[in-house]
Amino acid sequence: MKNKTKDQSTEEKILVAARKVFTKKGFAATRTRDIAEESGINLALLNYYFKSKELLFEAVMVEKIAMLFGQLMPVLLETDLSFNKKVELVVERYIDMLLENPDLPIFVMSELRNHPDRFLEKMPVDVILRESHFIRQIQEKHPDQNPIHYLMSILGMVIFPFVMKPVFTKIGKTDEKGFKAMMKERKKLIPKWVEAIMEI
Amino acid sequence: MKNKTKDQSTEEKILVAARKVFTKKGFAATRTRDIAEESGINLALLNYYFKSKELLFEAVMVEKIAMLFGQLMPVLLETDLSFNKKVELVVERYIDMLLENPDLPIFVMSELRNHPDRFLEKMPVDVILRESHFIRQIQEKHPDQNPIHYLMSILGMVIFPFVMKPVFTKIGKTDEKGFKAMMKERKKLIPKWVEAIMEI
DNA sequence: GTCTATAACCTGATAGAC
DNA sequence: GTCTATCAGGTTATAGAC
Repeated sequence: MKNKTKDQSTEEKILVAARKVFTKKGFAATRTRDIAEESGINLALLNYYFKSKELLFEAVMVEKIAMLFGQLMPVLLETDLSFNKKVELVVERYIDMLLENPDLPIFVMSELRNHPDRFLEKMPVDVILRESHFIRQIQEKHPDQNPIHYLMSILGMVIFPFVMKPVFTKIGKTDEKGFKAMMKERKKLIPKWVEAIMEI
Repeated sequence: MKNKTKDQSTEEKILVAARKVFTKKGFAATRTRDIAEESGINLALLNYYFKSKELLFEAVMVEKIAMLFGQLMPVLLETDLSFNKKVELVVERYIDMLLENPDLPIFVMSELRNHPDRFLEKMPVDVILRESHFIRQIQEKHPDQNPIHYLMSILGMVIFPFVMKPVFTKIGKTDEKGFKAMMKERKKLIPKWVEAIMEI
């Protein structure tokens, strides 16, 4: 774990720190000094390597968006799996990924608000909606219903607990370990629920 | 009640503008000058009436948190309604409220991240979990399951689309009117789905 | 590539006239 | 209560030495 910082190039050190600080505080509340301090490098080097705070942020943001859709896309595009199996896979992978990056959703969504158009083209929403086999499978079962309804519900059940996490953990009701255990339970529960929903 | 803009006191004008700007940009990205401009008042008056940016923000934040729970609490505490009826009511009211305040959830949740402890006590999460009749009704049906699972899923299905709204609307796939229509459909769909989920 | 020093600008807040 | 002018402090970014 120590090598993780020792052997890194300066550029990587800055990126590691920028990921951490930007994700935690958001773009506007982050000072370049915070990132320099966090990474142990000199403030001037940040501009030397990334030109500006904006560009450094953009680099982090692109990564985070890729994480947000990286787990989703392959499964949704897959054509050789049953609908239920895909739901299982999406839920399982997404929860695992979010347990490692709990503040990813709230970070990406709240930054999107302040940089309205800059990052939307990085999101393969069109592809999901128009080309995904997953959406087609939904349409087969519910031809007269907007398929987005089902996708929204699945993602909502998976992602929303992470958005609410600060409320539940800080309030002292559920601790970090309890939250993790709960999300592992949801890996089994959500696919069952989705199956039931699809049969209505 | 007074005329919406003409008869407002200066204090009210500032509050109206502060709600709008803070909600749209978040605390850190908001400049007191933005609020002064938006409300048409002089910058110095902001400090005259609210002492500081922090205190003005706090006033707005308290209001927004109250909105977020105001629709929820009465229904969850109610003891004379069936579980299914309560779900109907919560979904209906919450969607209506969020259609009027689409960026409320992402605002409150993302600001909570930057002001971790200051506002958590304003949220009646304990009351919901420990005293609500709604949670008890869930426990009756699923005594061996954490009742939060079901609450999370209901709220996730309702709230998550609003969190994702910028993605779907800006991408040109769904416009404002289409989104609104979809959320009205969900008022009928979600209660049916929850009913099915509860029977597993 | 890395550092120090500083420029250039912005932001919250207040003093003081009216 | 409201305005203008301005201060004090903080922020990004860069120039220039090493």
